[in-house]
Amino acid sequence: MKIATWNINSIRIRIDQVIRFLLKEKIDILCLQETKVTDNLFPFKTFKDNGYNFIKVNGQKQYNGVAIISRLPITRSYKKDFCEKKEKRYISITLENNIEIHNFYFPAGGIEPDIKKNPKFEEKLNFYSKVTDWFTKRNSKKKQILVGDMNIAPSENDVWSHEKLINIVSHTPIEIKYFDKLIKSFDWVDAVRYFNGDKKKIFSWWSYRVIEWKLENKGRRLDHIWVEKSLSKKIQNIQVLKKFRNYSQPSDHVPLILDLDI
DNA sequence: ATGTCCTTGTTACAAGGA
Repeated sequence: MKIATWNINSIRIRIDQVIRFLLKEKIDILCLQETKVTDNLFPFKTFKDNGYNFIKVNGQKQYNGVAIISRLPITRSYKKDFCEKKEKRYISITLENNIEIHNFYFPAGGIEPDIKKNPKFEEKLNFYSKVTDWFTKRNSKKKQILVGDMNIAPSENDVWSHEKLINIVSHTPIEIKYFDKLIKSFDWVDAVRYFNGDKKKIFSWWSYRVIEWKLENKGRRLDHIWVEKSLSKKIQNIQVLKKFRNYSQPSDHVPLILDLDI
């Protein structure tokens, strides 16, 4: 079973790229973030015409928005507004094999890493706390997978320069503390690191502002795939498809694929 | 460090977010 996650930065502008990706990589389930579209305008038909008949969306105008596109039947889906700010940042599904997939778009957090000066940074930490509390209290019998744009690059090899980014939102010590609390809130395994080890640099996002993004390679690993520990031995492959950053009109994030032996 | 890209509102750009 192949599960992918991709911050698409507008589904409508990149729908052709997404369809090509789904068919070429034979994806079963795709979790999208930053769809930037209300549910009534979501391109359901294009996905259905290509064999993806099961779609769950939680979108809004202009900002945020998440969706799950599936070739396999969905038995249940669930949305939650963790910070009660009417922001569409989460949707989950359950499959017939009783696997539950959580799709998140965590807040970016603004520029200034100071909760007193920057309400967006406060919201980001708050959102992490709310999700942590939720998983701590939750008692589900389903097999769990969590994916999405978490907007935090937790370790040194998740950023191009640990020293230069230590005070930059996405890699600050306080954020990493919240990230660690969340991963400890349940039996989570960071599947990308589990599969690749800790030593190599892995990035999933390169800023649009760096024109020579490939040459400079100033990337960060903001997109994540976590699996419940009991699923970790079922991981057959993990891919971070850097080539998608090279195509014309790219998203600033590339897709990640988890291949599970299920 | 703020060079780009995307959306919206209003009608060729500016604002806001990332």
